[in-house]
Amino acid sequence: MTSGNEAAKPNTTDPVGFETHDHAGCITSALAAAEAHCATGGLRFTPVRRQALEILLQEHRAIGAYEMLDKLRAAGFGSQPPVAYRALEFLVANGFAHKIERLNAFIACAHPGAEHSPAFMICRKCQSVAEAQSTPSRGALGDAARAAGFQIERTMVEAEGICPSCAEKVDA
Amino acid sequence: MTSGNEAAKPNTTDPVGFETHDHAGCITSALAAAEAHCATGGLRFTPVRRQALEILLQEHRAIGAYEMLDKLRAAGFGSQPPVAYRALEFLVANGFAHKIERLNAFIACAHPGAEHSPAFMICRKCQSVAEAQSTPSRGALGDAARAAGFQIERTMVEAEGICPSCAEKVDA
DNA sequence: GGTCTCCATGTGATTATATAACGTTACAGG
DNA sequence: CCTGTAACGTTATATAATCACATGGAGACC
Repeated sequence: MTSGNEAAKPNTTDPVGFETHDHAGCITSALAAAEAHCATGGLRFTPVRRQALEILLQEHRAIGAYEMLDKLRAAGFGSQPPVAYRALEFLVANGFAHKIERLNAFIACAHPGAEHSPAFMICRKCQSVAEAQSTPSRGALGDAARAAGFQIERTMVEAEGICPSCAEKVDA
Repeated sequence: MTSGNEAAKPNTTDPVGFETHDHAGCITSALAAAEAHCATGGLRFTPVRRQALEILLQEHRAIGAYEMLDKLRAAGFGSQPPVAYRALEFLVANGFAHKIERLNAFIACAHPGAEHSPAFMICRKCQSVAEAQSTPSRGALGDAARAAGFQIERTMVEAEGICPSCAEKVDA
C-alpha cells in the first residue's frame, strides 16, 4: 500500500513476492498454464491437485504440508498426511510448485512453464518468500563441481535475510 | 583407491569429500582450531560439544541428529534429543559444522576458521557430501536481491547430483 | 459392453525430525 | 561463600514425512 503502481506488470523474470501485483490474474493464468501443461503431457490434473495448486497460489507464501492438509480437508478432500504430500509431490515434480527446504514448506512457482533453477529469498522476520533466478553452473560452485568431477543435476539456493517491508519497519 | 596420490594435500579452498586426504590430521587440526577459537571468544568447548564435533569429523559425512544422539549416548552422554540438537546448534552457530537442509543432517565444516559461505554437492546415489565455496551476492541472485531491496544475510546452496565415485561405477 | 490394468485416492498406523518446559548442575565473577 | 548465567539431563510433546493396504475411477483392449 505504499505505492499506487498496480498497473506495473512485473515481467516473468522479476522476483515475485515483495511487491503488489495482479493476484487474481496470476492465479487464473497459473491454473490455466498448469491445466494446459498437463493436457499436453498426458498428466492428470485431478481435483485434489488443482485445489492444492489453487491454495498455494491464493496464499502466495510458503505453507507447510499440514497446513495444506487442513485446507484440503476443509475443501472436502481426505484428511490424512499422504493426501497433502502426494498432491505437493505432483506439483513439485512438474514444476508448478517448489519446496523451500529451509522452512519445510511449499510455494507456488512464480515462473510456471519456464525452465528455470529457482533461488529464494526468505525473510527471517515475516517468513515471506520471493522467487528469483539463480545461475547454478556459473560461478564458484560450477568451477568447484567441474574440478571435483561432480555432475550437478539440480541446485537449491535459499537466501535468508530481511525483506524490504520488514526493513523499513525497524529501520535498523 | 583408484589413485595413489595420498601425498597430494588439498589446499583449504578445494572441495573436500570426494577425495582421499589426511583424515587423522584433519580431525586433530580441526579440533585444535575449534578449541583455540572457543578460548579466544570466551566460548565453552564442553565435553559433549567436543565429542559431537569429533564424531562429525570422524564420520566425515552428513549425519542426522538422531544418529549423533546414538553416538553421544554410546559415549556416555545424555540420551534425549535435545542433547544432540544443542551440541549441533552450538557447532553450527560457531561455524564448526553446517546443516545440510536437504538431508536434515549435519557435517563438519571443511574450512574451519575461514569466513565463508558454503555450498554443498550432495550425491544422490551415495549421499556423500562435499563442501565448496559459493559467491552468494554475485550473479543473478545478488542482482535480484538488490533490485527487490532484500538484504541477504546468509545463503544456502546445495547442489544435488552424482559424485565422481558413483559416476564411474554406473558410467551411464 | 465387459474386463483388465494402471494410477490416484483415502485411511490407519508408524517412523523421523525437532522443540518446549523444567529442574539440576557447573562455573565465572564479585 | 553467594549469586547469576549458561550448560546439561530428562519428560513430554510438537511437527514433518512415510509405509502399507484397500478402494475406486479412467482409459486400453478385446
